[in-house]
Amino acid sequence: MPTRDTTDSPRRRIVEAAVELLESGGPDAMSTRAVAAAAGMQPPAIYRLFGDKDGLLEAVAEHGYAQFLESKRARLNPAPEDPVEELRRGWDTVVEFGVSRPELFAVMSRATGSEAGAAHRAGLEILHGRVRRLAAAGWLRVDEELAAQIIQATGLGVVATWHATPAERRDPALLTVLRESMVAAVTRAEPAVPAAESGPAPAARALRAALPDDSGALSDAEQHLLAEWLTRLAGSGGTPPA
Amino acid sequence: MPTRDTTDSPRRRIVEAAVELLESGGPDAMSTRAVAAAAGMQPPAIYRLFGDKDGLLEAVAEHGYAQFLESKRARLNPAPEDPVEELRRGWDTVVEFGVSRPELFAVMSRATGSEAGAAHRAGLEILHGRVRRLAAAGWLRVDEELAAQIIQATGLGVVATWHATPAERRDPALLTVLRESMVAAVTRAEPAVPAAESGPAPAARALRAALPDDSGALSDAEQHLLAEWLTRLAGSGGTPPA
DNA sequence: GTAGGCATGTACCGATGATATCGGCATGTT
DNA sequence: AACATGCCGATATCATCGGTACATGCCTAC
Repeated sequence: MPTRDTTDSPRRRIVEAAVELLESGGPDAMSTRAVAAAAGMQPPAIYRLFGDKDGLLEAVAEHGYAQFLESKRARLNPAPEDPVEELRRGWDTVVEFGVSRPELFAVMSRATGSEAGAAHRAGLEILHGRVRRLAAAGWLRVDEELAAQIIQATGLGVVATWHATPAERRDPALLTVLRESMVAAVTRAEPAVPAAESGPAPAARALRAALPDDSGALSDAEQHLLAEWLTRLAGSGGTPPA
Repeated sequence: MPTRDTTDSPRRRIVEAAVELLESGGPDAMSTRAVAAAAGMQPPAIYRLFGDKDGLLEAVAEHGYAQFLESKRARLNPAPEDPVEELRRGWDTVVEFGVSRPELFAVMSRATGSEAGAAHRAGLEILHGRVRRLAAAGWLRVDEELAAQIIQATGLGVVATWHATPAERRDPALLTVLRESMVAAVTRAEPAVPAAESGPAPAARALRAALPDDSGALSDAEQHLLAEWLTRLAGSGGTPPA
């Protein structure tokens, strides 16, 4: 086994030193030399291991996601009762993480846009997973993708605003207000699909029932075929997911 | 008159060159030397005029606020009818500015937190002014300060999320949904989202989420086409009219 | 005419991100 | 057992960055 995270692999040492410097002295303090020195290595080691400073930042972000997932698991351990409450808890966890660890959160958020960013991929993955579960239970009032973006936007915004506000004017109510606002924007008052059942069958029944005579989105032929499929799905009996 | 903005004062030349470089090549392209060269001056001139690179950034932010106010005045010229609509328009203007000029917006947002930042002060000033007018008309459902922070958070969040989303997944509905959500959180009007959404859209979303990879009831091709239709149906609802 | 600011221009400093190059050490082969 | 190979660490170095000291010049004041 060549390079594995055996608690003191060079990679891990460097990343942890980088996080330490980042959170103690801001982004400027996380220079390649300082990181290398703090990890007891030479500057080129960083480039050999991470290729680039952006590579280091990505590794730092990934480390942050790992720590976040750990804290989340510890906090959400009791049980995710209903999906909406799970959404609240998840959002709170993210925001709390962003509030308590500003620099790391900033790095994690920055790695997003342009290219790959395996770390941020993982973050979005869990978010979309949560949204998907919400959708499966019939709670979503908007598209899945849009719901995920709403959650992301409110979280990002509240954290950024929190840190941009001069400490003495910070109001914890901001967090709860925006959370509830986000829940209201994403979820419906009641699930569109009965909670008791799961799988495609009940959703298919609900959709078939809700299908108007002429939805603008589909042609007559499409609509007809869709209705037929829905009938098949509705009768096929739900395959409950794991 | 010592140093006034006489359309080609050194200050203005430098700031405009800085903005140009910032928006064309990202923050890294805005080096002191590049700015000085682009403005036809020597590097030390920047430090004489702005004292610091942060000084330059602040001046850039102030320039951005000036341009923003200009565009705002042009856009809000018709008339601010009622305060809530004024809030919508103002928020839209900010978000539109942030969407269309990412780098400049980032610089303007960054200058916030810690110390003075005359530029950002001005920005907060107009925001608080709008909120105050809202409060005076009796529309606020929360504290003025909290309202301002809600507005700020939603705006910041939506802009950040917009730019963090891979272009092809961007959904303009995000802007309107979050705007209405913010209006609902800030004002005591009726639930600004028109109606508890009904019809096929939510059911379609639920079904799409619940659709297994391989339901025995449909063939692969059918399943694929069904997913496409469901996406169309899922997106057909929810966007409030302009 | 001369002396004193004051802005400009040159040269420079330390630090940064990034790389080339060298030496050692383990490994794997013959 | 001797040799070759490839990987890991260390030193030295490069170009550029933000920032500054110093000298030069010009205009003004006496």
